[in-house]
Amino acid sequence: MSQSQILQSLIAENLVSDPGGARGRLLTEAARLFREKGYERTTVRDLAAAVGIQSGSLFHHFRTKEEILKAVMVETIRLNTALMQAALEAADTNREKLRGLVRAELESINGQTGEAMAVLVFEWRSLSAASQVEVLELRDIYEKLWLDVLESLKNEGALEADPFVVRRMLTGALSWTVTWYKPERGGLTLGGLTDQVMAMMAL
Amino acid sequence: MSQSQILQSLIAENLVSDPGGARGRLLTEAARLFREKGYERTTVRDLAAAVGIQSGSLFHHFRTKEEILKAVMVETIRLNTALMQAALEAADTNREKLRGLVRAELESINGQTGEAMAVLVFEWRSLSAASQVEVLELRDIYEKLWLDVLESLKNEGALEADPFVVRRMLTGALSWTVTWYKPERGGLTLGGLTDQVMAMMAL
Amino acid sequence: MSQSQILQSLIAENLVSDPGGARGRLLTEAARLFREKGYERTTVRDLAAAVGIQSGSLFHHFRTKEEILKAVMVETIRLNTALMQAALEAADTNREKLRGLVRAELESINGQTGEAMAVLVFEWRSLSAASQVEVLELRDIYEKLWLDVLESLKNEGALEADPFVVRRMLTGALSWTVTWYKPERGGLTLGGLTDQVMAMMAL
Amino acid sequence: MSQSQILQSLIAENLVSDPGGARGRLLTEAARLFREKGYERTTVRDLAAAVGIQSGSLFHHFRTKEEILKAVMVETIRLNTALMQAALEAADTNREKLRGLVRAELESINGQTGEAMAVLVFEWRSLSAASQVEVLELRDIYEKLWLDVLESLKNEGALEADPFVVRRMLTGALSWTVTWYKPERGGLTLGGLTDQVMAMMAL
DNA sequence: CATGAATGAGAGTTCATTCAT
DNA sequence: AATGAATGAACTCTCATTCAT
Repeated sequence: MSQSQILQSLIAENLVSDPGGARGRLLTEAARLFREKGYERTTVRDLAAAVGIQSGSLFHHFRTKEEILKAVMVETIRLNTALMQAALEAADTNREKLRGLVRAELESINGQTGEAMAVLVFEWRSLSAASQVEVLELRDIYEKLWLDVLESLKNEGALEADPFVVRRMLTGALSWTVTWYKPERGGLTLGGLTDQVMAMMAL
Repeated sequence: MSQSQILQSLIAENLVSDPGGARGRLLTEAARLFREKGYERTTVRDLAAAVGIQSGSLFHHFRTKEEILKAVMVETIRLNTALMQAALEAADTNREKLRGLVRAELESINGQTGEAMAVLVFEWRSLSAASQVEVLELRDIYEKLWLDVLESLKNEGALEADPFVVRRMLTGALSWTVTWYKPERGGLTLGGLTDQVMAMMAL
Repeated sequence: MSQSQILQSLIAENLVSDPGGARGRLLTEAARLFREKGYERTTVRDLAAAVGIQSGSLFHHFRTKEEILKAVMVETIRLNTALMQAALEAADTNREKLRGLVRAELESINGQTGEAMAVLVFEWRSLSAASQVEVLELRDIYEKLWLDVLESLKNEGALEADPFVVRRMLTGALSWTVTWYKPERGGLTLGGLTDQVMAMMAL
Repeated sequence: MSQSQILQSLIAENLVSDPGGARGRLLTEAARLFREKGYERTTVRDLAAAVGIQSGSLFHHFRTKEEILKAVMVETIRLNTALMQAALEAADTNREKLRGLVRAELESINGQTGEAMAVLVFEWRSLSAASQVEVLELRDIYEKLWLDVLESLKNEGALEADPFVVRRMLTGALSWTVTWYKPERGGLTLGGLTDQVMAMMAL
């Protein structure tokens, strides 16, 4: 399944909003603004202006500004879980599975549709405690995909370090790329970046 | 030189503030609050209360709130540059030098005095463009220490990936530890964590 | 004529809305909400929800929120004028007529259908000046019923104080019962309450 | 003790604010506005403008708008309790004591300084449940003064009705005067009004 | 130096009202 | 009639900053 096919089926199941609809457009713009300026520095007037409505109209769709942040995170994690699963299915060996996950996460963070993943990582603190609990349940599923592959690699002897620690390090390393990786400058493609990550781990 | 000797000499040179003095106490508390709640969510009243003065009095020491953030960052980077240099001097091989840098940076981020390093990394966006330029000059010196070691390792054949990319990945991975590493829980010490990082890189 | 017969004939004359119809149901709910939370604190969404429609649909029945308040007041005063007239007709002496008015007004204010009377008294300030003029004309008729009886009592020597002042005092005293009189608690019935009022006036 | 002496001693004890000070001026203006337009219709900008400051500055003195309402009520009830006590002390017989209370409450409600008493009565619903509990404790003391006198009159045989009910009726009747009594129009003075109330009760 | 009252711009949110469907 | 998305003005409240004392 292609990336857009995955998106279509999630939309059909009402798990993520159609990016063409009013709600979806808002969440896309919100993700962009939250990543660009941070959640705190983004005002509801910014959000409204980005989709061409008045600030009061926002509250027709979301009860609070924080609910928008939560929606961005929930939909992002749903989409990315599906993307990671697709990446896993497309690979045969555990090494290839890890490469697939790294590549997919790099695409999520740096791709044109994927600013939301950076929001999930870097705006976590702005989410209320109550919402964090909700989103954490979804994150656990997502993280499990990674841990299974890393544990298999460890069992194969291809990985020496602790899978849990490795995943945390990769989370930091991969999401941090959003602050410095610019595909247009220099010749480093996302594929090349993926190779670098694997090489760094001697895999 | 011990960590505290390094601090003393930097204080003597007026490069960092004495943590016992008024300015130093404020910067310490500011670093703690900025890391805990984020720069935006920390009010100048919070800052003032943390050192037992009124908010208006803050402005006798710093012209703006942002100047406090900048001062935290500048002093942090000065201190950490010195700490990294000391780590390098204490090591013989390049592999040991890298281990020393990793260990020192983990200590900076997770140690009791080191919350400021996390601020440097995660509150960068809150710094004005003008201040970013200033701080970047200091960061370049700091980063050069890492790149030199990584390049030597690459030349030795111990490292396959690009030193520049590896450093960026390490920045993300190591600073991200602040969000999950808790020394008290579980047996993982900072030394153990350093070992894990080296093992992950097969070094 | 019974209370419900009076209501029926007013409905037939189009002077008050049928409580079973759409308009009547809305006015009943509006009266309840206005009394419970006050006019200002009651939103048009509250009003709409109370009758099971959307807020936008309200404006097919009333042009403004204030028009709803005015309608509540106008219909209330029409109904209560008729109720007072019936009370007067059922009594022989002036003393009995006064008791009948007191009893009827207490029922209006505290009875199950009568929350609107409290709205008339306590939300007066929320009515626009223009509407106040309109409603005042109806109130004058209503008040005249009271003043006639009180003046007769004065002429009989049963009342020492000024009828106008007495009526104002009674307005305050009787409508204030809505804030404290609870028929279920304690043994005080509306009849008993009426007796207390008459006793207080040594009548 | 004169009315102003009572006020002075309450100010000295920090039980009510000095009407000349910043806080006292605000509370005076707040009482006036709350009575005139109602609590809901009075904006914090109205309040600020009335004392010549910006709306933001209000929050230096009070944390919320509701806290202003509560302060108005608390100080009012403290002042009025003292005024009623003085009225009681100045009278010999129970009949004179009741007259004194009626006169004092009428003065409170209609006098130039006394708009706050009307606020206490008519804006009660706008007070949060938590604040209501606090203020109610003070009100109980106040009401006890009335009940003691009314019970004595009942025991003397001068009053037939139930003291509790009579007090509630008087609360409504006396506070309602704020809506219609205008000392300048017509010859009815506060003393005359007091006489009317006593006459109405055949006392 | 420190205070604390004051500022004023702007924040998130509410809500009566409109209007295309 | 009814819907529900949208409006836009107004709301309470926040907060970095100023300044007379």
